[in-house]
Amino acid sequence: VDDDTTAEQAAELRSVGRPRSEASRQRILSAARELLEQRGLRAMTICAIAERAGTSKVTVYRWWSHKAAIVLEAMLSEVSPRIPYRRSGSPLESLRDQMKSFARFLMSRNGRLLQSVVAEGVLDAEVGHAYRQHWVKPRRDDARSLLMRAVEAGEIEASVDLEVVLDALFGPLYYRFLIQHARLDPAFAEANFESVMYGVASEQARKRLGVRDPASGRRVVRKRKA
Amino acid sequence: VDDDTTAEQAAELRSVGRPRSEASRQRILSAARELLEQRGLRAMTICAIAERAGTSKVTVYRWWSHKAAIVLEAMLSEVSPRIPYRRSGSPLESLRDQMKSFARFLMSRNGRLLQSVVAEGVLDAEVGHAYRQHWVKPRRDDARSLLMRAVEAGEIEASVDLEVVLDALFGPLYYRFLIQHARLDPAFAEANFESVMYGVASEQARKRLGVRDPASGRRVVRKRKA
Amino acid sequence: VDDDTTAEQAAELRSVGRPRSEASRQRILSAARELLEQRGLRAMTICAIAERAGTSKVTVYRWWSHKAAIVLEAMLSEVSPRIPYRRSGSPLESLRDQMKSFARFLMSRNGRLLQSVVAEGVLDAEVGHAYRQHWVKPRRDDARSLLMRAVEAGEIEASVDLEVVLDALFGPLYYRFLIQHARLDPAFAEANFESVMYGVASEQARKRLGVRDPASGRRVVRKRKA
Amino acid sequence: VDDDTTAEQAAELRSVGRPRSEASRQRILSAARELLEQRGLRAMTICAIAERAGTSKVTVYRWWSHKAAIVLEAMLSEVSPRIPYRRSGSPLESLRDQMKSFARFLMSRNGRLLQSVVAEGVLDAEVGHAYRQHWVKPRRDDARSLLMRAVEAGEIEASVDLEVVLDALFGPLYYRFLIQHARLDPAFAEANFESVMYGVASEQARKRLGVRDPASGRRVVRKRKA
DNA sequence: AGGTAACCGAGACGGTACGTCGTGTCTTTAT
DNA sequence: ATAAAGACACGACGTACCGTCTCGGTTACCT
Repeated sequence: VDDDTTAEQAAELRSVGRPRSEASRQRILSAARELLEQRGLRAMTICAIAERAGTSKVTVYRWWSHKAAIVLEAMLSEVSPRIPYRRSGSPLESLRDQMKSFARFLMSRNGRLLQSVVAEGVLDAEVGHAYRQHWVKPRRDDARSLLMRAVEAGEIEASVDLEVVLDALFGPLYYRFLIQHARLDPAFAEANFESVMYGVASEQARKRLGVRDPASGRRVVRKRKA
Repeated sequence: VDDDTTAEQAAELRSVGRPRSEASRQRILSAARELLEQRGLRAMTICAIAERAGTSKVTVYRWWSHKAAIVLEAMLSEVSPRIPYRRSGSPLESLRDQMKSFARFLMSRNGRLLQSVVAEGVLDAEVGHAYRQHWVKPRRDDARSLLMRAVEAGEIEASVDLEVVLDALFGPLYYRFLIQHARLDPAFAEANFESVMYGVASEQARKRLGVRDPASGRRVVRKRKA
Repeated sequence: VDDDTTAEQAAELRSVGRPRSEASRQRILSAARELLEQRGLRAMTICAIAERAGTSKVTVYRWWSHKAAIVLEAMLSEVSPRIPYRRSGSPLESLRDQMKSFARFLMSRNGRLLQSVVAEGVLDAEVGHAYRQHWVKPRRDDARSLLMRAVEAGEIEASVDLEVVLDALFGPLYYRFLIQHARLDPAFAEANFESVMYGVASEQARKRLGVRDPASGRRVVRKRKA
Repeated sequence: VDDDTTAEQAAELRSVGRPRSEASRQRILSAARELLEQRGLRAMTICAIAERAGTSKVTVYRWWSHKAAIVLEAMLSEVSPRIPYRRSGSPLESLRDQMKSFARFLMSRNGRLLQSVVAEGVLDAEVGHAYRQHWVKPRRDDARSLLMRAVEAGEIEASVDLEVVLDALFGPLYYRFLIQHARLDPAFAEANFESVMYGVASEQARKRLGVRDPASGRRVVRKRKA
């Protein structure tokens, strides 16, 4: 949540005095995770976290100003900052993999953490800024760089507005994730990826990806004109 | 928020005794709206609402069980149940209009109400169910029926999975709306609509809509094969 | 603790809204008394009082701003505001009785309450003012009016500074009560009363009282000159 | 506050390791004094003392177990252990001087320290014992030895209970000091002294002292019988 | 015209969680 | 060994809001 500068300064200053207990920090994060999973954000009170972690409330407040900050860190510390996906193959193949991996993450127990953070972020601007910075942006940056490599490789035309593509890729996943009107799974992520690619990727690339025509469901050997 | 049955029963029971004060109801809804707009959801406590409305807390509780129920009703009572859009022209033109209109709504002061409701809905299943029922579903139903008319008109192939299309249409809007990583406006709604249509609508329909090729930005006179 | 004016106003205003629970008030005062007696002022926390009384902390705070205010009221409500003493006989006999009665009170379980209030009063001016007003002053007023009746009766010369006499009467009792360097009992109260009277009362009055000469211990048949 | 044994042991142990910082000790005592005078006992927390003294809390705890112990030492270290008074002249003249001097002390800025100690002593038996030992007793011992010399000199009859006299001398001063219902000053101390002496001292001694009859205010050339 | 039943405002009540403060202990580096 | 810095567990503080409750009073329908 803090700037990196602050973190470094803290590390420097921390040489004097009793050092921060890493054990406490871990126990707090675990306790927060457990409470959230088992009993929801409502039950995840600072009191309860401290009690379960066997620490004092003050220790919690010393290191996190917001409840959401704890959840954010709990999420990020476990989900290594980058969601893993195969980078082998073409950039677009990697991208498809990222999308599926992302959907899988949203479905995981850590997804529930994210849900809470987003909800909190709507209410509190600072929290919102924090997770956009530490969660949303890295994901988009990953995807954007893949798209740019695809542009370089001629698989996507240079004139395409990549931001719109990114929204088209992520948006429907977040939509189902937050509104919960329909099931979110890797299959949906793939379907969405393909339908986006159908409009954006070159025919060659689509063939290589095996992208189906959203209408016919046929593999894109399809001759549109004919 | 409640079932219709309850409402009817209430109407029946309400025949005897002092009738509910419509004035109070309106003042409560207004107070909730004002507090939310001016000072955020955090400040929109039942206490504060009752105080500002000049009613007692009990009067609030008598008619709404959840804080979010008030907000939902405040939103729905002002926004006429259906967001208006031109229905003249082809179904897809109407759909484009709906999308832009929808984006405009999300940007409006009532959008902020929706934001709060969604946030609350993430934390509370009952609230979630309520706004999916009273807000999300009607919107999707509207759009779906337009899509089906387009299918009948041969503008979209029958085999297309309309649910995926609906998610592709709404998802990116909700995404920007909730995550707030980028500006949401009617222009974006239109861009997204076009990029979805590019993959889904028949060439003829695209031409009629004046849908640009997402890549070239050229109007879709575009010769795919060439 | 408050002015009488406020109390009357409150009684008037209290007509609207749910009336204060007298039961809670009594349970709080009892709880405070019990805690103080059993475990001392240190353990008499607002938390503990509320818990033992089966009320909420807020209810405590609603009616008493200071911890000492509770103790003061607990003390005053039980010890009827005036310490009883025989008023029969001469004013000075009554005064002697008052002194003994006062010492007996200081030794009682309510004396312990007073001790706490005084201690608190040293730290907090408002508390100090409260118990001077509601406890110290009434006692002195009682004693003063007796002394004045004695003056009228010619048992004390009119030129005597009654305030100094009052301090001489009460001072040593408070001294032992607060400093606890020696045992405080009615016998000491009587001894002190007599030694004060020896200097102040007329020979006749001393005889009537049976006041001993502080030196010889003989009854005051004693001929000073001889 | 501690026994002398401990002090000696400490002196012995102190031969090894870094010696105790006398500077820290003084700064702590000063800080305590300042806080108490400037912002009251409530603000005189161990935290605040350590901060103002520029020491760590541990250093404070190492040398004083109670907060009141600091105050006691602060008081005693400044007020030379014995309150000075003229010893020239007769024992009773010295005693009168001691009383006035004592009142002057209670009025001084160190008096405020004593007030806090006494208040604390009411709540905490150990503190009470400490100041009785180190403050109250020495004062009383001083006064008692003067009284005994007066007895030897025939100025007070041997049968008089000196403890009662001591309480009559000190009691009213402490009374005004702690209850603060009236102004405490050397004049009051003198008035009280005289009224006590009137009952206790021989006529000759009273004449020498110039003790006024409490009633008439006349110097004690006064003929009682007449 | 009264009865009656549900309404309304005010505000006290028992709870739960909040975030802060002070206490006394512990753990580090430095002297 | 002592010192400064400061983290730590503990527990009380006083406040905020929750949802419920009891008051005195107010409609407006229904005998």
